[in-house]
Amino acid sequence: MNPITRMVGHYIRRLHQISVGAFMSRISEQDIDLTQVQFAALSVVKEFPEIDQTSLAQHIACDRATTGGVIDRLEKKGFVRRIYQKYDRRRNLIVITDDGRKVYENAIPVVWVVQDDIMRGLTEAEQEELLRLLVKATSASNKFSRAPMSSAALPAEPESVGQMG
Amino acid sequence: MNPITRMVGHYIRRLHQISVGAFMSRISEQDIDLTQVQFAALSVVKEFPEIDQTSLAQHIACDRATTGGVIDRLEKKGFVRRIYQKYDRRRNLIVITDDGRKVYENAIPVVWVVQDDIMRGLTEAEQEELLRLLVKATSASNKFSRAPMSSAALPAEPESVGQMG
DNA sequence: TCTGTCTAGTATGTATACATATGTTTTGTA
DNA sequence: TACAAAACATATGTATACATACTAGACAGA
Repeated sequence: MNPITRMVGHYIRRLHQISVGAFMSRISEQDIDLTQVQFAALSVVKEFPEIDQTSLAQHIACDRATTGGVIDRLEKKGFVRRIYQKYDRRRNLIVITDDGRKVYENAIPVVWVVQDDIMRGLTEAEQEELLRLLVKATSASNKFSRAPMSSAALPAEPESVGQMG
Repeated sequence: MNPITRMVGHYIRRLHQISVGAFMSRISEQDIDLTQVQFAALSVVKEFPEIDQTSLAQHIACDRATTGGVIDRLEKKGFVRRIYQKYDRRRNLIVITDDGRKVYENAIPVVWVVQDDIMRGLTEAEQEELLRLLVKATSASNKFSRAPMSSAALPAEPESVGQMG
């Protein structure tokens, strides 16, 4: 047997591919033009109006360069707007548009279908356990990531995080 | 709390980032020039001499276009070679070079350090359980991925897969 | 005020990851 | 044998993801 079949990183990569694939598949079914990361960005922008790009980057756990690109694409689609400040001209503040709000609301149900797609092979107890272990592992290894999630964006009580519904 | 903190896809993406980051960090410490996917490709090429690109793609669970790029970079580094056939001119057969064999052997210990980096926040029992659930979930959801892993590349007995050592 | 430092955003380059399309070659079938 | 279908690799375009370097701006202390 090939050693890669014993590497946890290999299965993490696989599950990530599956997760992204399931999201694109389900979101396309609803004729929504959004990626997983764009949805995450939209949800943060909606929750924190006039957030700057660096803070947004920390919330969605991307670096600043990547986040800039994500915002570029969301702005081009008309889902967010950049507001250029006068008192601090380094900062762009990001706000969600009406179209952005609509597409976000439409996407929410899809997210929970995808959640089920990804973990459908597991029992309910296993699904909860997988999510718990993912949260625990990501919290513990956060420092290893080159774009660590900010503590503000981390769930206050990891052990309480679970599937919706 | 932001809804993304309840999305399993978000944590899968995070753990993938952490996994890739840990690999790059540990492999750089040893002055080895290899990515996680390149290591996986190398291990398959070593195990299956003269494999063609499409079969390799299935083993490492990438599509053909991505795999072509991975091989390009491995070939540029001198770790693999493409052999152009006469009896079937569509196919390139890939073989590992002596340099590739060396770098692969040197990288193996790193893999197990990374394994520990990724899951160090978990107890031993939790680590085994996470790996078991990852294998089970990926096996079940395989069809959702746009680059499904071939059944040949899947572990024969998923429940027996565990951490080395 | 001047200067060094820090911060925010962007530009560039590399590496997955995949859709789609293209071209070549092989194979299967009429 | 002729032609359709399938297979294989590649080309192009898009989207994360990050390192590195750069510009512009803010800010704190001399």
